[in-house]
Order: sequence, then C-alpha cells, then structure tokens
Amino acid sequence: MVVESEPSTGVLLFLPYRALEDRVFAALAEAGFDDFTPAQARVMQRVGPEGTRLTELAEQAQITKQTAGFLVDQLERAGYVRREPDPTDGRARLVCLADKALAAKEVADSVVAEVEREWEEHLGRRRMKQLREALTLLREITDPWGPGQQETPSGQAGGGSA
Amino acid sequence: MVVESEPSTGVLLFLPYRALEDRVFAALAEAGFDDFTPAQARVMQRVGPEGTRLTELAEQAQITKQTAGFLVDQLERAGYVRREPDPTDGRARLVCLADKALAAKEVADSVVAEVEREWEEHLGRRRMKQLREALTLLREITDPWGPGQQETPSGQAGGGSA
DNA sequence: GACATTGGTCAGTCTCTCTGACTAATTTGG
DNA sequence: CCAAATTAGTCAGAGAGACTGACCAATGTC
Repeated sequence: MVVESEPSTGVLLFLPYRALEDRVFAALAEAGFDDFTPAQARVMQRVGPEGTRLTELAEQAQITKQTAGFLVDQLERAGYVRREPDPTDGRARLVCLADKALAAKEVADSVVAEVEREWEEHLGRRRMKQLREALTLLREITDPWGPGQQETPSGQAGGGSA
Repeated sequence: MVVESEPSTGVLLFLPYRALEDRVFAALAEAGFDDFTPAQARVMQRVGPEGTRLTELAEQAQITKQTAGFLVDQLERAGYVRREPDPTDGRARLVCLADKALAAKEVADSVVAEVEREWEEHLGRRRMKQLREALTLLREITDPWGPGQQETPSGQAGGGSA
C-alpha cells in the first residue's frame, strides 16, 4: 500500500532535467552527432564564443584539469574544438568551438526549444513563467558561477554526471 | 561584451539540483558516512522499505543489472544493505536497507529539509509553492516511473550520474 | 633575479558502465 | 506434466571517465 509521500524538491528537479538531456542526446545522435559522449558534451557546452581556457572549463564543469584535458583531446580529435594559443598568456591556450560543434549546438538548441514548448503546453503559460522565475531566483543562491561574472551560460542542458 | 542571455530551463533545473546533492554528500561525509560513492548512493536511494529486487533497482536507476549488481556488492560489503531470498520467487533476492543505511538516510533527509527551508526563505512561501507545483505537474510527462506505480520515491536527491 | 603562482601535461590507478555469454528458477502452452 | 520461452541474476572482459601525484614552463611579485 505504498505511502506515495511527497518526493523531495531534488528529485522533482532532476526528473525533468534528465528527460530533457535524454531528448537532446537522442536528437543529436539521430542528426549524425554520435561521435561524442555525455562527458565530452558537458565540457564542450562550457566553451565560450571567444574560446575558453582549459583550467576554466575544468572549474565550471567541476572536474580536474587533467580530466578536462583528456576530454578536450578527444573533442579535438573528433573535430569539435580547436586549441589556439592565448595571446594574453604564453602558458595558456584557448579551446575554441569548431564549425562542427556550432552545427551540433544548433540541433541541440532547437530540441531544447521544442521540449520547452511541450512543457509550456502541459503547464500552461502562467505556470511555466512562474517556474522559470522561481528557478532563476534560485540560481542566485545555488550557482557558484553566478549571473554577472562568467562567459555566457549559452544554450542547452546543464551537466548531469551520467 | 557578454550577452547574458536567458539560460535554458535545463540549466536552471540542473544548478539547484547539483547544489542540493553536493550539500547532502558533504553532510553525509561529515557525519562519517564517507565509505560510499555517488553511484552507490543512487542505487541505495531506490531500495524500498520492504526490499527491492536487483533488476528493479537497475531499471529505476537506468543502469544495467550487471552494474547494479556490482554496486550492490560494494554496498553490502560496506554494511549498507543485505540480500535476502525473495519468498515469492526462488530466482530472486531482495536487497534490503541495513540500519547503517537508515541512519545515513536520516542525515540526508534532514539536510534536504534544511536546504528546502533556505530556498523557501529566498523565494518566499508563495513562489516556493508554485515551484513545487509546477515541478510536480511536469513529472507527469517526464518521469518514466510516473507517480502511482513505483515503491516510494523516498527522500533525498534524484540521481545525477556524476 | 630568486620565488611563488598559475596553465597545462604525463603517468598510474580506481570506479563505473557497458556488452556478451551463461546458469538457474519460473511461467506458459500444449 | 513436460518442453520452450521468459525472467533473475552472475561471470568475464573491455572501455570511459574521474582522481592523485609529480612534473615543466611561462608569469607575476618582491
């Protein structure tokens, strides 16, 4: 007779996140972008339009710089990113998105938009707006890379560890 | 010039989820429960009060039964779960929570409650209620284990893959 | 100019996850 | 009631992702 108690807000947040991420990955695979893994995507997602340093990618993705380097190597080999010297610091290099990554991002963004439309249809305009408003506010106290100090939080879904 | 565009709902969902999970893990570690990994926790979390079969755990955690078996082995060795024969099926065994797991769950639940209080304080009562309402509705179209058919969604945070 | 800091790589290890092949108990269909 | 199909779980092997520790090279500091 299962009690069916209120699930914690954590579970409630995770379920739609996961559903969205799955949709995005499925669509990318179907569009031919099947040569990268979730872990690689979570790094690629954080590359800014002007390029981003490895160390910075590592911090934002909450992994070590070694792991980040490992993943960027693979993305580079698969043709999703380039490494260019950083003009302002001889030690550093900037990881930049290649055209292939921009094409993939377009697919990803359109799926995100589609899923958001579905959600809005299910919730209604008003509740969807309330949802985004509450989440945006929540970001102030849960996002270490808080609004107003990082590159660009660009599109797509967060970074689910998988 | 950074554009600071609207982040997708996916990112917005993920950020607080991750923040919550981190808090829970930190608190567990501090309370001495530092001998299990996130992957193990995601399985343990899904064990119902009457015990749950391995296959069922695997489905809910979205991993293969081999992986689930691997993780349960470790949890068993660490004393968090027991395996008991399933009286209704000679092939199956029920994974059951040991006292140690119940104690850890208590810690986890209290941290979740604390974080939710903080969120409510930041958002205000009304917006927090709207948030939970919208998320609960969203669950209808994003949760494959939809409400009204599984064990108990018990406490804590979802299952981030890490 | 010596010294600490920072960006990044190399090497080694451990955990998680998968696929494939297999055993044993149960259910199904004549 | 027995043969075939299904289901619960294990064993074996491989690859990916993550970490720690040690290291080099360019920068910044005093």
